Order: sequence, then C-alpha cells, then structure tokens
Amino acid sequence: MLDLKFIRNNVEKIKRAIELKNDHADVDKLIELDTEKRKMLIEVEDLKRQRNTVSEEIGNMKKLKQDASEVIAKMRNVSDKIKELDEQIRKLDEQIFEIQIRIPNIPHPSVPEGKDESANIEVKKWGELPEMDFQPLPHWEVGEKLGILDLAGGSKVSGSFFINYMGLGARLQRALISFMLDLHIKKHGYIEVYPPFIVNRESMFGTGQLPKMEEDMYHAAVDDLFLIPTAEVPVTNLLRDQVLKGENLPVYYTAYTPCFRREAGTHGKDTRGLIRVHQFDKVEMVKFVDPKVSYDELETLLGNAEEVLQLLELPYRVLTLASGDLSFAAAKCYDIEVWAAGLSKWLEVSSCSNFEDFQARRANIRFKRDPSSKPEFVHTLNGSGLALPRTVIAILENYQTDEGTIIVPEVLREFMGTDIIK
RNA sequence: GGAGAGGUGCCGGAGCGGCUGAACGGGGCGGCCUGCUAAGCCGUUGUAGGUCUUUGAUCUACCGAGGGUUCGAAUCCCUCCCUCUCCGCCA
Repeated sequence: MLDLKFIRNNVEKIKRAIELKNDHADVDKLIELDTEKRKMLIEVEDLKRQRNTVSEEIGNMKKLKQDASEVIAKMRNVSDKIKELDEQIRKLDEQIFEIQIRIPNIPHPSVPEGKDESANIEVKKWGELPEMDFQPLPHWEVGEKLGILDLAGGSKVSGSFFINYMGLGARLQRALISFMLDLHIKKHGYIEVYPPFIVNRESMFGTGQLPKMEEDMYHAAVDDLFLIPTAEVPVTNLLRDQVLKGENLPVYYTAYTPCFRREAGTHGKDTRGLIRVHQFDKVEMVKFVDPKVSYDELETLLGNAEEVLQLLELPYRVLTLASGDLSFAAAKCYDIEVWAAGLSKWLEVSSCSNFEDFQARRANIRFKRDPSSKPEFVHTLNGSGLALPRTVIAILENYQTDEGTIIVPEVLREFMGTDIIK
C-alpha cells in the first residue's frame, strides 16, 4: 500500500506505475474523495472543538449549581451534526481505502519497462547444460517408472494436480527441505521459523494477497481462514504491528511450509507432472531491513537462493522481471529458472523480491533507528530458496541415466541415505 | 465446548461520567553530580490525521475492536476478538 500523502503528491507518477504494471486503479477518483473528505474534516473538527470547550463549561456551571439546560440543548444539535459528519467521513474513508489498497507498488527505476514476460532481461547464467547421449525423459516418466512419483494416487485422494510421492520420492522432499534449511540457517544467518499454514484475513491483507487474489486461495469458510500460498504470508506477518529496535535489523527468517494454490484459470498448457500443482513444498527466506540497504539485501537474497542450485549443481539463469511481469506488491524482482533436460525448458524455481515499504505499511511493521527517533517502516524482501517441485523436476531430468536411474546430487546423499535412486 | 479472571502508554500498574493523553513506579532520552561505574537530583519522553503565517504553532482522534447511552465516556450498557486459569474432548 502506498502512503496517502505520497499519492496526493505524485498522481502522475502513480498513474504511470499502474500502467506499467498492467493494473487498474482510479487514482483521480481517490484524489476527489480525499479532497472532499478533508473539507469535511475541517468542519467536523471545528464542531468537536466547540463541543469539548462547551462541555467543559457545562461541567463548571453544574458545579456552581447554575442552569445549563439551554446550552445542553444547543450542544445536542452540535453532537447530532458531528455524528452525521463522522458517518459521512467514515464512508469516504472506506471508499478511499478500497481504491488505495488496489494501487500496486511502484517499480524501481532499474526495472525494465515492458508489458509482459517477453521484456524480462536475462542477467546471469550459471552451469553447463547437461549433455546426454540418450534422449532424456520427462520427469513424470522417470518418476513413475521408479515408483517415486504417484500421480494417480494424488488425484485419487484429492484431485488433479495433487501429487503423491512414494519411497525415495517422499524422502527426496524431506532431504531437500533439510538441505535448504540447513544451508540458510548455518551459512546465510537466517533464523528458522515453523509458522502456521492457515492464516487469517489480516495476514493475507498484510502481505498483499488480499483483496486481489482471493479466488486463487483455498479458504476455510466457517472460520474465514486461508491456506497459505507461500510462507511469506505467515512469516512476514509475524512482525505485524510491531516497532523493532533499529539495532535488531536486519531480521532474517527462513521457513519450510507447504503452499496451497488454487491456480484458478491456469489449467491447460505446461501443467503436466510436477510443473504446476495445487500443493507444493517450499523453503522461503524473508528479510526485514533498513530501507537504506534494501537493494543490497535483495542481491544477497538472490545469492542465497542461487547457492542452493549451485550446490545441487543444477544449471540456471537469472532474470530481472519487467514491470508488466512484476507482482502487485513488488518493486523489483529476480526470477531464477532452472534447466530441465527432459522438458528442454527453463523453469521458475525462485522469485526474489523487494517490496520496499509496501507490505510494511499494510502490515504496520516499523523500526526505530534510535531509541528517541520516530518509527519508520522497514523494507521487506522475500525469496524462494527454493520451491521444491521444479527443483525435483530438474533433479529427476538432469541426473537421470540411460538405465532409468537417478544419481543423487552429492549434497543430498547424507539426507537420502543413498547415492542412487533405482 | 463449559466455568471463571482479565485486556490502559515502551513495561509494570492506578483511574468518584467532566481540569486524565492519562496518577505512581520502572525504562529510554537530555542535563547536573562523579576520577570511572553505581547511587542521587532535575527535566523530558506515544501514535495517527487535519489546518496554518509549514523545520514551528494549533486542532482532532486514539485507554483490545465495533456499536450504544450522555451536553460530555478509559470510566455506564451491548456485541465481538484475544490472553490466562480450571473442567471436558481430542492428535
């Protein structure tokens, strides 16, 4: 969410940003409502001041046993008028808020302009694409043949696009989760968090999923709770409504959670096997930082995610997302795409974003630079490190042999208890 | 799910319906004192928003949230939320 004062003073800039993000929000209407509201505020505050002073006088008169009934009658009218105006202001505030919360974050100047992913810019490539002297199979064939991937089981117990892993497939999930968490807590200095997987409406609003993405999430209607689409939601909201000490920044959290996404409207292409599923595992990194250093922090966050792939020895590339491909709340975002040999495609396994103070304002997460200074909003960042299904795809496809077995990446062997899946 | 207790400022903790933005204590900040530290003393210390003659002045709102009563509510009434204790149920 953007600051109302900032919106007032930067109307053109914001309209441009909305356009760059292929979004819609009626900024003119907001300004109109805001102007009207402030006019009424002046009026009602003046009446309240009257009421306060006169009420005090009434108190004094009563103490002196004087008759105050005439003044009281007059104040009754004033109070009614105040009630009326307050109600109108409340309605205006509501309307303003409804527009305000739908204005997207403004892209950082370094973000390439462009209406969709075709304008994304590749900024880095790492590793060699595997060369195979046989035709590599897609992961669903490798996985089903080895009995570690059970697509039929998943769809039987839940529905299509739900996955069941068996044996070493199941263990591979656990191995990847442990490996990633260990890396982030031991080497990169994150604190491990194990948050709730179901959250309330306030949390979904805080990180910006609501109101725009409501139909993309699983919702437990009786309790009005949502299954998290990413650990970003519970982990970021842990610090909601807090004022942190400046000396405690930056705060680095990492968490494993399953993620639940309805993926409404995306059924169709590129959805076979593990490519796009309703429930998947992910290790997420979340940072709360001083605004002055948030873009440096974005680079190290990206590096932390990259290191996972480097250690797994999976080739990848990094893209800077164009404005039109940026999510609602992000000011800048890098995507990491891993190479999948069987599909012969790059697959997104991580998004590393700087939200600046956009989420912090919504979730009211602040810090005091010094004990005596005013609270400021922190900057929040998060990045996947990494999403599991596509990492699994890359492992199954890139590490497959012509015998249909899979060589376990070096760093996972201690977790897997084997160096080969056969 | 049942019974009870409670939610006040950075923290603890007061608060006959009117001079309480909030006593008192602690903490923080500034200063005095001190060889240094501690103690002691003095002062200061919330957030948000509006207006203006806009680095200051002034006004308004905020005592879990939302309503209500009243000329006037932290204080009275209603609803909801949360926390704690006990009982029941359960992985």
